[in-house]
Amino acid sequence: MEVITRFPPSPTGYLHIGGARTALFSWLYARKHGGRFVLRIEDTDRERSSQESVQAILDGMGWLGLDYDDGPYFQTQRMNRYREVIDQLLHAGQAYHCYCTREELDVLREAQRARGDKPRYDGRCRQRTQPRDEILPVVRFKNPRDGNVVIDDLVKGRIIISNSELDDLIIARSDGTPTYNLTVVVDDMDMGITHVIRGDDHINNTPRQINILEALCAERPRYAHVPMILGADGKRLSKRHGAVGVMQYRDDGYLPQAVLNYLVRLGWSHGDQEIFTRQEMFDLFDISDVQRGSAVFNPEKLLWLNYEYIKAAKAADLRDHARWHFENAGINIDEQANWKEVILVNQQRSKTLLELVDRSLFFFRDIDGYDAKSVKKHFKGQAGEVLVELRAQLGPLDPWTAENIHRRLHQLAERRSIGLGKIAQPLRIAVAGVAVSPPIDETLAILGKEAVMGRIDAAVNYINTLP
RNA sequence: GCUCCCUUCGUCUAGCGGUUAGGACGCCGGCCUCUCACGUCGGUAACAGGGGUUCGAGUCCCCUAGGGAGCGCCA
Repeated sequence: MEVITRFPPSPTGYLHIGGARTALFSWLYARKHGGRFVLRIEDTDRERSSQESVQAILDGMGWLGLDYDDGPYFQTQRMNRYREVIDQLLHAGQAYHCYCTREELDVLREAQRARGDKPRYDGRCRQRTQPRDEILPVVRFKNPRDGNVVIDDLVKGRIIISNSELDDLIIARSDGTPTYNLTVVVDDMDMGITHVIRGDDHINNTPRQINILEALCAERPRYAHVPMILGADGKRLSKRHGAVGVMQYRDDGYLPQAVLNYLVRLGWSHGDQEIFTRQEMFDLFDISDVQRGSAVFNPEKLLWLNYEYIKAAKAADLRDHARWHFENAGINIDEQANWKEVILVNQQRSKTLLELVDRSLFFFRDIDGYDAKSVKKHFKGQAGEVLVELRAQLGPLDPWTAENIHRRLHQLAERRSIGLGKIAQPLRIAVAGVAVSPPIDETLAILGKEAVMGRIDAAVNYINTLP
């Protein structure tokens, strides 16, 4: 049997970290089993759905590389089909019109709550034979009154819910449009979904959906309810916990593979392994190994993973991922002759692409001033003299290599009987503008002699203006 | 309130009846050092509580507590 999984977001916002994880699990499960992954847009809530959100979700999935084999389907385009199924249930006597008003239902619910009961519809319209004038009816599914629904959930294990806990849910609104629990069932059935992998907030819906499925004589899929992702405060992850939109991580300089890796390890593990290639995810992931309890989202670990991926990346890949970040900083990375050296020397010290760009900037363009604190600390004492002498030493240097530069720096330190820091730091500020850069010899080598000479001159001039 | 789900270091987790309860992130400290980093060595820290079952329980069962979700003409 071919495995078919699906991801059914409703387009009411961007792709959320939590949604991305269930999408990832569904996608992995399909890929692992050589099956298909279906994307279905649940846009029946016209009020809150938008085309921008559809695009945002597509963008998020695209960035993460979660490719789908089928779809995207749109529920709004399947209205006739839902109508057909509703009519079928009606004709078979498995659904009925309900003329209760919202007010009546409110009263019922209130009374039930007051009694300490779970609010649920009492089925009073099941027997009704005459329509009520002036009232457009909804359609309710005739849920079985006795027995249990048994779910053998792939992550939670066996779950048993008594039908007496359920009620006759609305499957069509008074305007005729279908509701969620109906559309999901029809879609999953029509699309041949074999494995429903979704958040465990849907567990309560599952028995209802199974009952509808059975009324339709459809085969039921396997279910896997994965736990929610929580914020640091233990509450369901939401906007107030910070960045929860997948694309925000792209903007913040994260690599998609790092985000994917973080997400797959959240609630799932394979022994002590932390880093998983895409192929390893396919090979090793198993939905039944997913943790039963919810997991807290930990941005620090994601950052660490991002760093690991940046360190291990090929320079050219880093350049491609960072290209638009460089553009945002006003740099066209493709025009930089020394782009590769710059990336190589900075990638091991950058936790994000943003940091990589930031650390690379002074290699690609002139510095626009000196960091005040650094100046105060290092542009003092003999700094000016040292730079002048250094310039004289480096001027004739040939070839201009890190090794040669290194040698000259040490010779100078020895001659003046000062620590290397007394030379490296002023020099670093002279060429980088700040007291932070890769090793000074490599920095100079990559920068090139001409730029270094110019920046030392500028620094010397600047120091001379100091009081 | 009712129903369902969940519970190992701060966090992600390993563990599938016998372990000094392991790894990772973070944090702290040593080493390295021209800055920032890297690296490396070490440290900190957990079986929610209580009953059973068993020679033996983090592992199996029950109860309690705590947390989460659902109870819409939202999805």
